[in-house]
Amino acid sequence: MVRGDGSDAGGVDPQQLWLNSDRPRKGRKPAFSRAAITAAAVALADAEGIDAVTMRRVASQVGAGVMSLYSYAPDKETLLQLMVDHVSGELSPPDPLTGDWRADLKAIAHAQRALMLRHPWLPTALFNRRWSLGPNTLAFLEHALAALRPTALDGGAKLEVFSLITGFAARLVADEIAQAALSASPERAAAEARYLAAVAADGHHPELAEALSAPVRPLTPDATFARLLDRMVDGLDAGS
Amino acid sequence: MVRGDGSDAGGVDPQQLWLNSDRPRKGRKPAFSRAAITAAAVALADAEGIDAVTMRRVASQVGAGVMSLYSYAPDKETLLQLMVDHVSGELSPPDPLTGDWRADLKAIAHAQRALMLRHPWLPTALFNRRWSLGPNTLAFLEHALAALRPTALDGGAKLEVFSLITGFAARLVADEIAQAALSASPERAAAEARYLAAVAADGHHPELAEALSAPVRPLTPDATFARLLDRMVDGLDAGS
DNA sequence: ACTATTCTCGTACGCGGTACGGGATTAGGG
DNA sequence: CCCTAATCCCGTACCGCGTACGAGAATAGT
Repeated sequence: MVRGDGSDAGGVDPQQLWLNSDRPRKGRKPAFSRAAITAAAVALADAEGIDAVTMRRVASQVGAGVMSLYSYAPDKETLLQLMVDHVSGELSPPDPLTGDWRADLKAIAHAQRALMLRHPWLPTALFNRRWSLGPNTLAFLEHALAALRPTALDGGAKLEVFSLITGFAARLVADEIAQAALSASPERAAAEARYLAAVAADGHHPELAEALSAPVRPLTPDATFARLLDRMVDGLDAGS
Repeated sequence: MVRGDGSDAGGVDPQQLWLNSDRPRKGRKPAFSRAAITAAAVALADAEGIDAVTMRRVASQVGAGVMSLYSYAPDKETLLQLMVDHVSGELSPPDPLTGDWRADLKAIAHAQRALMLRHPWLPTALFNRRWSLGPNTLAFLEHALAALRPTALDGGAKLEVFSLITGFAARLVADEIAQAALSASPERAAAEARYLAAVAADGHHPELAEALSAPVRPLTPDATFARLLDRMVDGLDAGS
């Protein structure tokens, strides 16, 4: 299991994983397909959350035996990587570039946000595992690099900016989803509010008390995202 | 299990979790302590990665029976939240504020980065679960809010900035750790390089090819972090 | 001493990923 | 046209996980 903290050394050879589409000449014909299995896993994650994606449930969803999945992906971690690349296909074709790299970068971030809202498990999945750079991910990365062409950034810096934007979108969407989940459960929201009120009243957290005493702003998540994204991209602009 | 994508509605009442330190008057004396159990879990995660933190291994580490842990934390998810708050205690006392909120914010981010490098499982843990705002986390949040006092930001915006900075640090450190893990395994690094070279040579990814053709920059992760942090904080400055 | 309360922890259950290996299906070579 | 090698299908089984249950031990108030 890959743990995202880099403490693993395992993994699958990317070439083996992404560049091997030539059919073997002998042997039984496959009854399923990698794409169908991946799509089933994505549908399951969308409908019931990422924890619902178990080898058994995916298999039953596609009508296969559990162990048959291992003919298409060497392990579950790989299946998760396939899922990420699969949904990244929804980012193609991207909006055409305008030549204004700030605007283009913001459009990229908004597209990523929309994707993550459609697939709420995506922010977590992106953060946990090492990027696997499948074909769809690579196509979007290529697009992002093209958007950054007008800048004076070198190759490495462009990659960093892309990682930063993706991470930014993932974080904001994760907050957004958590907030929505809290709002959907009045009981939990009330418990949280009670706790924070108790902390604010203990006298040791004056700044927090003040921050919480302000009226709740009526801002939509969209507006918050757009505002912070503007600040962030403007900041990237300030330098080289 | 909390999944970070907000699809859970469960969880523990924060007041119950953090504000209940009064001892019961009757009954057997506890043989262990929440702090000792949490510390053992942290040590395990530091040494062998977050996946090594299982109830059985933590219990054997503290010399307890497995089920005894459940007298101190209602479930594993809660134990992970305790771990996060535990290591956040290392952020206290923070550097005194200078009054220059940009510099103070950067110092906060650097402290968080150092903490995450000491506990490589922390970025993932922070991203996955909903913030639990234990006492140590709250103390640092209070500090961050104080740092932002010179700004004109309202309470909600200050909280957003803190979340953003924390997320930024987590993302950068996660990349940093992944990069280090890759470098530590020449075999995997070579496989990755071969794959990217093959992609760059296919003619469909000219921007990527160019980005990769540039010489590897000799920048340290520290410099990269500092540079991007500067850009980011400057960007926050640009607005209100 | 009795009793209520609290803590300890052995046992057990259900579920997870996946190693193993035998049977089924296919394509090429004689 | 069979034979052989390759490939895929998948039932069974193993081990490890989180944790529900409940019996026994320790403690404090009566």
